Amino acid sequence: MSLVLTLDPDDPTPPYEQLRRQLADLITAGQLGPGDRLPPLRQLAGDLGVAVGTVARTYRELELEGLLTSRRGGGTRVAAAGRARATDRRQLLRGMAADFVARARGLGFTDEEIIVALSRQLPS
Amino acid sequence: MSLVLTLDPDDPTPPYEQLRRQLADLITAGQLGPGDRLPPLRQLAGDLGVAVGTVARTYRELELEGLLTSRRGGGTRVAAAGRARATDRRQLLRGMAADFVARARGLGFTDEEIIVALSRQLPS
DNA sequence: TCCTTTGTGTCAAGCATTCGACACAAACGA
DNA sequence: TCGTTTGTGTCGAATGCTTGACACAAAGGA
Repeated sequence: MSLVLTLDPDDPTPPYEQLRRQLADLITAGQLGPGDRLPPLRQLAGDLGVAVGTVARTYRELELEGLLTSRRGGGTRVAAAGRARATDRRQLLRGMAADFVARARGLGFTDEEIIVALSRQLPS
Repeated sequence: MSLVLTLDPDDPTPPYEQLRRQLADLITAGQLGPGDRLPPLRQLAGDLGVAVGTVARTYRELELEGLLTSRRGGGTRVAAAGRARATDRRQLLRGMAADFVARARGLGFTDEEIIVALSRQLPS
C-alpha cells in the first residue's frame, strides 16, 4: 500500500491539519482499514519534509478522534471500527457531494451549469 | 446585496485566508462584479468578530492578486475585469468539479457511486 | 537477553498570526 | 470648507505552529 499524502507549502493551513484531513478521509472512506499500519513518525516526517513533532501532532489528534491507536514500539494503526464503516463511507461521499453542490450554488451557478461541468468529468 | 461571508472558528486555517478564498471565489464566479463595493474594513471586521488588521490583510492580498482596488476614503471595490470574466467563471466551476471528482476517486469511490451521490443533490 | 524500532514528552528558539489601539492620509458628503 | 468615512500603517502583547534536538518507555525481532 502506497499512501499518497501531500503537503501544499503555499497553503496557509497548518501542515498538521492538512495531514489530519487527508488521513481522516482515507480512513472514513475505507482506503485505510482497521489494523492497517501507518508510516512511523520519523519516516513520514522525513518523506514530507516536516519535523517529527508535526506528524506526532497529527497522529495524536486522530487518536483523540478515535480513528487511530498508537503504541510505543508497536507503531500507529487504524483503530478497530467503532461504528459501521459502510455507513460512514456512504455518508462521507454524500457530504462531499452536498458540499460541492452547495458551494457551486452559492457562487451563482445554476444546476444545469453544475451538471454540465460534472458530465465532463464523469462517464454517464 | 447581502454578502454571505462566514468564518469557522474551529478551522485552523487563518481567518484572513478563509475570507480571502470566499471573496476570490465570489468575484471569479461573478457574484461580485467590477465596481461592486465591499464592506468597509471596520464594518466587516465587526460583523465577523475579527480585528480590523485581519480584514485589511485579506483586502491587501486580493488587491495584490488584482481582484480588488482600494482607495483611502473611497472604500474597496472589485477591480475592473482584466480578463474575460465569462471564461474565468466557467473555468472556476470546471476546476471545482474536477477537484471534487478527483478527491472522491482518490478515496476509492467508483464513478457509479459518485454519480449516485450527486443525483441525490441535483435534479436530473 | 539485547539491540532496534517506535511513540511520547520536553525544551528553547524562531516565526506567523491575531488582537486592540492609535495615528495618519485621502476621498467623500453636507 | 469642514467633519466624517475609509484605507493604511505602526506598535506591543499574546497565542499558536514549527523546528531541531534530546531523553525516555514500550514493543518487537534476532
